[in-house]
Amino acid sequence: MAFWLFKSEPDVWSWEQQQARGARGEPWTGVRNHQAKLNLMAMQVEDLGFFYHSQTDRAILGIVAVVRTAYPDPSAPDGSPWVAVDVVARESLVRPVGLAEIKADAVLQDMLLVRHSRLSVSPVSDVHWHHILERSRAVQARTG
DNA sequence: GCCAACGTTGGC
DNA sequence: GCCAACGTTGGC
Repeated sequence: MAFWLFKSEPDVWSWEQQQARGARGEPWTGVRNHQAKLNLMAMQVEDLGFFYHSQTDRAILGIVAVVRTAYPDPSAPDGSPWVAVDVVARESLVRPVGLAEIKADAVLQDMLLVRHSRLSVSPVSDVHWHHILERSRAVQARTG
């Protein structure tokens, strides 16, 4: 099983909306970048992904599961190369893990989220996945 | 709101 | 095939 990160502008499609879809899930449409498309095409059913809010929030809020592998993106013109997958909300993180926190963590420095900030769908290594989950379960960093 | 990074387009 | 111009994205 592989791990991924899905980036969404909260004004366009938010974690709250994704959760509200429940077990019906939602097509992940609108990807118009070839690298991100290759990532979508590599996904298998039951792969898991972080749900990340870009722009104002800049944090990982939850976990989604892939429930349908890549198929032609219904939001793209016929004959175009773009694909969608379907994802369902699995759970919210105990505590959101923010981009600033990720950037400050030596273990997470080489995440594509950090190194290639404009890539909207990216793979996440096992190490990074579990490290972020641990951070989300840990009490917020000491404030002194 | 600004700017840097990046991808795409189009002229040559 | 190169490269400048332009549009988009996303962090700050």
